[in-house]
Amino acid sequence: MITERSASAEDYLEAIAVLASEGEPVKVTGISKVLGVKKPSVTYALKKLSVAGLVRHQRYGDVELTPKGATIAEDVCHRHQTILGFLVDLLNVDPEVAEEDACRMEHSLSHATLERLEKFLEFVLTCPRGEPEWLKSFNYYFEHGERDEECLARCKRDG
Amino acid sequence: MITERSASAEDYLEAIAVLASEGEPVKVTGISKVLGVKKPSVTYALKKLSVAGLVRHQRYGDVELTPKGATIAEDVCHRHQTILGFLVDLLNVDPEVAEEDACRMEHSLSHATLERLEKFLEFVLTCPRGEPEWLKSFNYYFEHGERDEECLARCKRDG
DNA sequence: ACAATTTGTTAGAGGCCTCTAATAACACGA
DNA sequence: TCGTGTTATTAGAGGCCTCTAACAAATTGT
Repeated sequence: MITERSASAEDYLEAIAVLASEGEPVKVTGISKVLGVKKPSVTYALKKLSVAGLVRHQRYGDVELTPKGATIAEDVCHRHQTILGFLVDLLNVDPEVAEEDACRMEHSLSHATLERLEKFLEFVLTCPRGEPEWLKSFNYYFEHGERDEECLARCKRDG
Repeated sequence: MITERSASAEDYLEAIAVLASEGEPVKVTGISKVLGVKKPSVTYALKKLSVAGLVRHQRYGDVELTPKGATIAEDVCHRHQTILGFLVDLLNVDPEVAEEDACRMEHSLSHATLERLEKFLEFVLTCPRGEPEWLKSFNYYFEHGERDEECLARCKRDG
């Protein structure tokens, strides 16, 4: 794992970052709860992350990210947020489902794709005049299986 | 693995489906090549899939999907294609990168999200008058970091 | 029909990650 | 400071998946 970034390792780093951002010292129990794994699993993971230089942790001590670990954690969080945003704000997926999906997908997105996705989100959602009309039309389309009037009108005009 | 659908299991089923669709009998070597794993790994996987009732295979014989296995394979292929379409046709990600990403993401998408994604793709790409203008504008935005004239004009009109 | 090649299998090891059970260190109130 | 409860660690096992090495079956060409 020296430089390897397994899904599991990324999960731990992300969890530690999230916990750290809450101000309190990060402890094994906290990580265990966030990730839904037993404490010995956390200990095991911390040892590996520690050897890999991504985390600072000694017996019975608090957990800290090294700069290197923090960089990776940020990256993972960023992926997570981007995907979540896409799912919730654009696809209108149920937030709980989206959260779960984001947790899994955050590990399987190339840099290139992430960049594109991010820009896409930005492009759509920061339209100078607010959320574009066609996004509402999409939701109508999803619900009803056909386009609404607005959409058809736009198509005729712009197509 | 009785009913478990690990990423690995899905990969094998998908590979078998793809190979089967080429007409030739599916053999261990073929699967091995497609997935980039050694042959003993394939044998091991086939045994498990066989026990799970997803594949029919006996010593030194050809490989076939059971109806149950075929259903899962189709599902996985469908995910793959949907994600690939999204990445290539909408985000305009490089096809090779998109292919790799699709291979990884196909295992981590909930049904609900897949459905939404699929509809979204359909909504955008089957616009009655062809590919919407704003898709071109997105690519411009990605390249140049700002919106083109067309886009701004549309925003003013529709926003 | 048989040697050579290809193809597939077994055996065994190893990495990753998780778990339970048992133990050890710590922290705090009486 | 001692006992109790909490928190963390070790030890050991097990599942998943891959690999290499060695062997066995099947296929092919002569």
